[in-house]
Amino acid sequence: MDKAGAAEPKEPKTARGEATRQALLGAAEKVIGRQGYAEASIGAITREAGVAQGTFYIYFKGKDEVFSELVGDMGRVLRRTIAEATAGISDRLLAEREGLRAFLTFVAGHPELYRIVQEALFVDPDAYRAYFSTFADGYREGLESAAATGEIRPGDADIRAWALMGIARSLGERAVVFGKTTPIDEVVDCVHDLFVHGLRR
Amino acid sequence: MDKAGAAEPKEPKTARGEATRQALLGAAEKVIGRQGYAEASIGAITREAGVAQGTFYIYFKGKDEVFSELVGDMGRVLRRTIAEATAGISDRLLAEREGLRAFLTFVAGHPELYRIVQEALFVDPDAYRAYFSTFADGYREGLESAAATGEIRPGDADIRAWALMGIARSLGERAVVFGKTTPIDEVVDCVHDLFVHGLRR
DNA sequence: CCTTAATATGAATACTGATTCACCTTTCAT
DNA sequence: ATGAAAGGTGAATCAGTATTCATATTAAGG
Repeated sequence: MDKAGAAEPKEPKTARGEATRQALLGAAEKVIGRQGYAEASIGAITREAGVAQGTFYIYFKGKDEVFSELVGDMGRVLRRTIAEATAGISDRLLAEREGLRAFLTFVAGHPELYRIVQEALFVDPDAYRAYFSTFADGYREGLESAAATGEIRPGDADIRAWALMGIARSLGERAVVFGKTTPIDEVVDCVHDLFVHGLRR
Repeated sequence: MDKAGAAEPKEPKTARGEATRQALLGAAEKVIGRQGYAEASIGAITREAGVAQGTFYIYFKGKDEVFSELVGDMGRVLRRTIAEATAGISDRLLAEREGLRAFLTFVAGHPELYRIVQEALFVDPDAYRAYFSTFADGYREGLESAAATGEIRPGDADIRAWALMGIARSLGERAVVFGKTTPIDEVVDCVHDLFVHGLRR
């Protein structure tokens, strides 16, 4: 039942192909992250990867497909990073704190991430929604169980999850897009204090 | 010292011209907000406005110029809206609360706003930075003076400003992009509790 | 009525860059 | 050694649309 003429881009069959595919993916991350989706030409990506333009279409159906894959990858990598950083921390508020630290550290090391995920809202809305929904779900579950054990005061877990996620995003952006170089530890401490005590004196 | 051939788009001289310009601006808001910058063709915008394509260039230098103007406008309108909603509230935490309510209400009524501002990061980064820097400055000043009077506990005002801004953004997005229809009052109350007490039981 | 500046029109132009394709090279199982 | 299969090439094609421009219409002041 394959469509007759349209050669579907295949998974690489050999290590050589896999390497090229990865080179392309890495180049796409760099170029799209730097110039944005619209400005990033296939030519620039293949040049960065050191292959010919046509090669791109051996591995990807088009520009939008690499982009989607990039968004998916970033979500997975980031989630793993945060999970590792918080593994084994049973105190919810401390886990939140270390999660934030891991997030900000990761973002500082991958500034392109931020742009690519942001741009997904326009290039691939479904990937964008999946990305944030997944994160929100994780946050919410953590908050729900912490509320169940009485570790934190009661309150709508979903709203709180989005609020906390918003804080992390915003502070990542503050650093990466607005170039504010407050040391991560200082940021984390300030936010942790906010999490724990709120603003009221 | 004018460039010889290039007819600079002029401010309208008559009420008729002003009306057309406004129609174009409104159409651009609608179309760009709906389809995104890249997909929004000048043709679609002029069709929506009920004028010919060429008319567009009487009032704007190009697609990017309307976009920038839109971002600037939205910032001004939103700032005025929030200022009006919080005017005369001296308690900082209550002002924060009403500001959030005004913001969420506004965003719910202007879903295109959200997309346009987001997309500015890619289409017109300077406008994007100006938009958020201005907001952050406002937040920060409020927090600083509240800290000075001892109304809130001490802490880095800039980091807190970005954190609060992030919460508002995120909850706006939760509603507009993710379609979560929790009543605004409920959201506001939940976040206010978070502001005041934090998460610790 | 005229005249003229301001507005409006929409077909023609110009450009950009994604995608295709006919052909070449490398790899490796037999 | 050899012939597919996998991988790679890059010039040519093609589509979409922003922008221009020669021309037409409108609206007031004189």
